[in-house]
Amino acid sequence: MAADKPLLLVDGSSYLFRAFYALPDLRTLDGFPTGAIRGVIGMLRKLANDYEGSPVAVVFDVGGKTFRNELYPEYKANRPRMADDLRVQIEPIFDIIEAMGMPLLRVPDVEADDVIGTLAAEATRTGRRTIISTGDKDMAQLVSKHVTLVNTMSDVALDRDGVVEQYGVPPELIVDYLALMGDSVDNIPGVPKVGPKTAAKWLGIYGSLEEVITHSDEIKGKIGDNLRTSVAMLPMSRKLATIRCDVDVGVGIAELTPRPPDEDALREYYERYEFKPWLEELGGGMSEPAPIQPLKTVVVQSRTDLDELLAQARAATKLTLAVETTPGRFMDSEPVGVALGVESGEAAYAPVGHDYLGAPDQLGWSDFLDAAGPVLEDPAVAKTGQDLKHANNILARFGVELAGAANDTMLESYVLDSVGARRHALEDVAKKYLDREAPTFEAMAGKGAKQRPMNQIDVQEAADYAATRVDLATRLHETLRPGLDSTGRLAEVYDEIDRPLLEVLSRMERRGTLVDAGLLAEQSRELAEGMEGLAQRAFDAAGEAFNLGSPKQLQEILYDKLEMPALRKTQKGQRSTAEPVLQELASRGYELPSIILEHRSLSKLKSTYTDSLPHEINQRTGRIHTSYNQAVAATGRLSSADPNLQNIPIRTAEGRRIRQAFVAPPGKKLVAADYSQIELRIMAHLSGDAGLLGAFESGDDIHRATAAEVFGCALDEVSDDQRRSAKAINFGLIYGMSAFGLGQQLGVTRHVAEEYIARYFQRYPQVHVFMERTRAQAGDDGFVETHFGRRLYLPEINDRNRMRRQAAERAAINAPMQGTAADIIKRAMIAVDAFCRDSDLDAAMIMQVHDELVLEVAEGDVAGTVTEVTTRMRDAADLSVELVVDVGVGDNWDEAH
DNA sequence: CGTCGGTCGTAC
DNA sequence: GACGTACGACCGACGT
Repeated sequence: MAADKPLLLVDGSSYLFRAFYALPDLRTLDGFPTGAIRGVIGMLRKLANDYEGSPVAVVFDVGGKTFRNELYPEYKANRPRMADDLRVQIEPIFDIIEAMGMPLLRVPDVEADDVIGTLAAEATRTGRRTIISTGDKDMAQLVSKHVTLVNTMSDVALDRDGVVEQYGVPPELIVDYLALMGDSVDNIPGVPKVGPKTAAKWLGIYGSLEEVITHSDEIKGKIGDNLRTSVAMLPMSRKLATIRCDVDVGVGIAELTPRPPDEDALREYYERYEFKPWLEELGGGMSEPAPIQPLKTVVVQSRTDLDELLAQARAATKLTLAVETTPGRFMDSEPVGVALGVESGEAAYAPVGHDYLGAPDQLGWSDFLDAAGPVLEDPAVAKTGQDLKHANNILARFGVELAGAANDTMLESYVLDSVGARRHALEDVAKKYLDREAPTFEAMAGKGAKQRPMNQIDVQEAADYAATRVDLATRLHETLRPGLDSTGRLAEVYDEIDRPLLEVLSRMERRGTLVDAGLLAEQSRELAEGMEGLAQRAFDAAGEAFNLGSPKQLQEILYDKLEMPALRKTQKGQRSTAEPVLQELASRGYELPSIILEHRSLSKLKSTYTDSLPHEINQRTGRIHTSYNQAVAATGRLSSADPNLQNIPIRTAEGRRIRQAFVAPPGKKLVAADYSQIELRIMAHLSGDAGLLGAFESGDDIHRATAAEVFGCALDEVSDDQRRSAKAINFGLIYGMSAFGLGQQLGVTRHVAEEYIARYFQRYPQVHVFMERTRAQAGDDGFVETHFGRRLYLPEINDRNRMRRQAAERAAINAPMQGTAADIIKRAMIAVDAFCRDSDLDAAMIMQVHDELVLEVAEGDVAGTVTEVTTRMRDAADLSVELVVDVGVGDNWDEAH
């Protein structure tokens, strides 16, 4: 081996962590994490190329006790355990390095740093240059005429001058510099408040650590005191920071010649971890799943053909299906065809309602149901499909309810990773997990005004579209279900919460809610009248007429024409006219802002609720049928749309009138049951804080109890203002709010808000511990979990952009509480639904609003239902704090509160 | 005339 | 900048 080639030493351990946290959360299609593998191997490929022919060692820590632990038992004692997603990538990295032919060095009981130091020293003795590839600043102490550092990730090289430039001290003073600063990650004590700048300054003045210690009396201020109290520890810290160059590494440089790569092994690894570009370099693409078998599509036009297909499904005990309909809401749309599949690679389409000139013969819908109904209702035949709730909603309108294990690929994708796919439509999920483009309805039928309804689409074209989508659903289930089974408790979340909930929601949606359209119309008239008067007053105050609903025009009136102070900017730099801003302007004595606020509030009620809700009433049923989306909210909550029944006003008296229009039919009552303070109770449970748990046990008003603690007074001495503050703190904590945000909310300075928060955490210390633990856990694992094991992944939790990172941290803190509450009420809904169906009482759930269930109950059955619903909601979770359920009964939703 | 981003406001 | 999760109305710019 030519001695003119430098020795290349790679600090593998330092790159392992950096690659894991710096790179996006890469995964194979079946969910195995590969970010760290790609980062480390990518870097090694580059190094192998740059230093071809050099002797090389890729060095990793093995773990175990080293001489540093003997010197200082606390050394590295603070290290959090390694994230699972990182740990599983280590063996593959070693395997690939072996296959690349690069010498891999792992010396028991010796840290990678010392192995590298020792080998570098050997090279220097024999007159050979050394390149150390590392991301760790500690290595700077090894730099010399013969030794250079390279950071392969950032592409920065450091020679002696580079070290001086970067750290302000030469290599021989790096250990002194590190000793002064200490290292919180390795738990090496330093001088408190001394960072890189101060350490370099002192060493510049006095020349060495020893001299700094000698002259410690000369350094003034708090920092000088810190230095003097730390003096005793500094020699040891220096020893801990010193890399040893004389350990036994078991090999010499002569043995560090790279071997030729094992291309077959590499090909296998690159394929397994889906590193396509590297695989192509080896002269071969991904072997699977490149050749997509053409799908065998059959158009089923006869009863005989359909029966044959159904027999296959019975034999295989499984069936994938999609129901195609005319456009519109699920309560109105008409079935046009059904795609059916049993095994992947084959799918059929049974047209039942294509209606265009020259359409082929088709089975009728009732013929289809006669034949397929028994299989669809057979619990022994498992059903797979994308959005089975929709399929069930259509079928159930015609008396057929799906039975059998429901493998809903939309929900499987959602439970597996609620935020990983862009959304959970088939297109998104197929792209993410199968790398396939699903055919879209728009691509087939056009969009906008030119769009043709499904029943106008050519049968063959529709068959290709629908059958392909069914086939993708079959394949998706085959990929997603093993993912659920192998990831934490996700299979349980799916099987015991979201899957059974699907049919509960389907029943609620189809039953719908009775709304008094006449009452809403009356309210619309009143609102219109009020708005007219306010508009007149606004135009008088402004001196001209303008569109009150246009923020842009309002800005010009307020800030240009009337020259009011612009108190806040919107995200895009516009002068904000949002509610708190107008509120503040109003309090400063301006007339127009308060008129605008009043007008806006009426206009909101009218346009969003009283005008629009009557249009949502279904002509056939006379009721409103919302859709609960089970796969949109990142935390596991449901959402409601078309119309949204989860944001009906309640806070103001005017708004509450809208709830009076949600009524029980004659002979029935509405029963509204809601969890009291469920998220705070979950916070008490998850944190285990004795004070907070005690506050709930005592049954006192929780905000009042918090106020008494934070403001140090008796319960009955708490002022309204103090209670309001405590309530804001309680909610702020759930949302991960900052002192700034709390101050804003309460109209106090950030300083005062900080004081409140500090006192809160003093009184409820375990809450603080819980928050910090959650943050740290999220950083390590990249996800947080609810009490029941539902996961929320947080890809930006270690983002270099502070704003993004902090937003992810707030979501991390909120998700376990919001998500656990969502899990609990979902479990309660399954239990309450079972009661409604099993008992003889006439009761049915009709709405869910996050912590509230609304039921429609026959008057005579109210008492029995209330007892049963309360019990089932309370018992939906077994926490260390009691779940309290408040129940109201009335002829309308407002009364029921 | 339709789409889409921005802003605002409602709920928990 | 700064409080988490949703849905939807309206405006106005922009493209067809």
